[in-house]
Amino acid sequence: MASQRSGPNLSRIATSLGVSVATVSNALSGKGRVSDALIERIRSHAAELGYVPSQAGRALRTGRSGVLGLVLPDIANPLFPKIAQAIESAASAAGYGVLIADSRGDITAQTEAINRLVERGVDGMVVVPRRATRISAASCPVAVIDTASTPGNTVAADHWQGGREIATHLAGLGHKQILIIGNNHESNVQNDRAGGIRAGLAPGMRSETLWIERLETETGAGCRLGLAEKAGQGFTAFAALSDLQALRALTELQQEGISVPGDVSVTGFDDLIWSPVVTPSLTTVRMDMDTIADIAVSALIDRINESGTREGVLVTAETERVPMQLIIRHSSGRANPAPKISEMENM
Amino acid sequence: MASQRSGPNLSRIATSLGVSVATVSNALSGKGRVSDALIERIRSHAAELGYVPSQAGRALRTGRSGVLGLVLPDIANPLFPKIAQAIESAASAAGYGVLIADSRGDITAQTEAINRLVERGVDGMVVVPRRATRISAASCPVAVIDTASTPGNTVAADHWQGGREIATHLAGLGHKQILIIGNNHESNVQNDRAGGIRAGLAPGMRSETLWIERLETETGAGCRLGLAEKAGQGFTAFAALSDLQALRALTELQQEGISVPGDVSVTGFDDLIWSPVVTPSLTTVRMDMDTIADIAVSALIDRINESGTREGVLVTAETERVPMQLIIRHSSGRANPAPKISEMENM
DNA sequence: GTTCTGCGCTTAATCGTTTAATCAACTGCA
DNA sequence: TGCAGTTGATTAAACGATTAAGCGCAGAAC
Repeated sequence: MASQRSGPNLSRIATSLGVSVATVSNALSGKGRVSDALIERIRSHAAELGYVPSQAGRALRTGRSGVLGLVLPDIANPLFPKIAQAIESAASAAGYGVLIADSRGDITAQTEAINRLVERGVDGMVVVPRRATRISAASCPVAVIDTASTPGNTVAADHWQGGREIATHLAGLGHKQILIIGNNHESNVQNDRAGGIRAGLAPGMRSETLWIERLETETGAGCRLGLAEKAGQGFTAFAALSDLQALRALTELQQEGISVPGDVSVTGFDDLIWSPVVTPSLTTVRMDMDTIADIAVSALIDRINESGTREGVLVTAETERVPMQLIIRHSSGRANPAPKISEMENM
Repeated sequence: MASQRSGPNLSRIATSLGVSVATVSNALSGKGRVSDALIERIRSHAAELGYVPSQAGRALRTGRSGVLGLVLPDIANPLFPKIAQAIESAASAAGYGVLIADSRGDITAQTEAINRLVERGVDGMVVVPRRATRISAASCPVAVIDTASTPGNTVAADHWQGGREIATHLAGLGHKQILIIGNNHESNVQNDRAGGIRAGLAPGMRSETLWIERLETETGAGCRLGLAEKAGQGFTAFAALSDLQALRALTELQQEGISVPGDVSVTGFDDLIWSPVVTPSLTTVRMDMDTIADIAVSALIDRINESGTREGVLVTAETERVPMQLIIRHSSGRANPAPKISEMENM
């Protein structure tokens, strides 16, 4: 029943070469004292046999599983692929595997997901928390990726600065009235982005903020955002706090016959997969996920290596904010000095 | 250095209760012969201490890691979240963890990713192959999720039937000329979908197929698809083989002043996250990922349980094709009998 | 000549779990 | 009373790796 592991193990190599398992272990790990000649013999023989060390045996002995957990707020989030990809890549470069856990549902689900990972013996975990939740430290090192204003945050994109990039870009194009379009006003990330935009406005500019989720609880999911009316009121730029909302804004405006970027400009955040291929392609701001993942993973691994006691701790990193990069495409253009006449008539 | 596992283990429970570890193990697993009273005492004491079994110890002894691998062709694929979510959910319901591996890059990367998983000792793996690649069986059971026409496929959505759903829907709306818009003509999935559409056309209807990747190698990435011209030629429906291409088509048409669904209809595949929120919302066809994941995972686990020898095999399932569901939204409507005059003038 | 040191390898313990084998005590039955 | 069968527990041997400690033997130090 219980499966024999197919491959060779240390003792098989040892007996086949007439040495002890300890020597083989030392030769392969380079730790103890073994003569160079023997090291060479052992290594080549191991390679020949296609030896792969048993993670189970190693984990049992060392107390390290060589696996990191990744807890994601909502796997269905379109940003998730990039995060997972970056974390997996960083972890695997450091010799770690990545176990995923989906915390869809409420905060309880998030805690359960964390527990599942702990039970599986992960050495540490990266958590992208549900909006505005605080991670109560699990019994292993935890790195949090959210935004600077989240308590316990380890590293994240500088969402605030990203917002400023958008604001100065729009200011430079001559826009005076900006409509910020967000999804949920409880999201730390979205709040930071909105704050950055407001902080980056030049004198004489003003902004207003529209929270979609709030609107939808009144009007129903998938409702119109009423952007044409906003355009009629003089808003010439629509700065969405995520590309998903930017896409929603863009298509609604186009449907109502308002030209982008001719009449109004639309910008987003995150450079999601569709941003370059829609017409007009989206001006947006991109997080450097690879860098963020590298920082999070190496902070985690540092902590794992130094802490013998396996206590649960929120790890910290030197650089907490990674700059975002503005990507100018075709959905943003010069502010149209006079609102379209047809729009005025509609009012 | 080597960390003491924080929690209690079997022997701690055993000594604390004055029984042997074997008895504790039996009591918790319900396997050996232990008196009901003692079982109760042991279980409650274990719960009280917050005992969690060491996966490493168990894995070493049983030869099973309790972990499945998930290999994805391109994590950045927008469909990925749903797949990962469904697999994770199915696996975790069956008591398994999920280790991810990204095979971004070429087929070599895919093989490397598979090897990494094997080295980590996964009991089996789910592979969503890169387009048109064949999985050379790894040294553990493998379930393949792609499409029925892929050799070795275990289970997948019935892409062909999904295509027929689209075709009959469009036929019912009176469309006669359908432009099928795909990305890559080497993708088995896209070919099956396109085949289904063609097979579902009513007499008197005709279709043509546009492969974006082929067009882009000539004209450059992000180029216009020239859909307005196609509309001028009499195409009234644009059936994209994925929502990403549908979105691209939709926005290009809107930008050119062609009304959707007034002038032409647009449909997609996969019901990706933006489909319900763009304007007009996308008519599309949805895969039942939860069912697919359940089938794949349970086929995998069945094979793991029955095979003692841990050989690498492509597992098979009873139901190979899971029906797709047509979701009618607002991007598809009655065929416009007369093409728009302005369009005709443009020709 | 004796003690010390370093080298190269082996011995043996250990991580936590599972499970086959064993054993003592008790039951039922002739 | 003696024997077989059952019950409820223990003993002990794995699984595969790591690693501290030990051991014999050389050459150096005194």
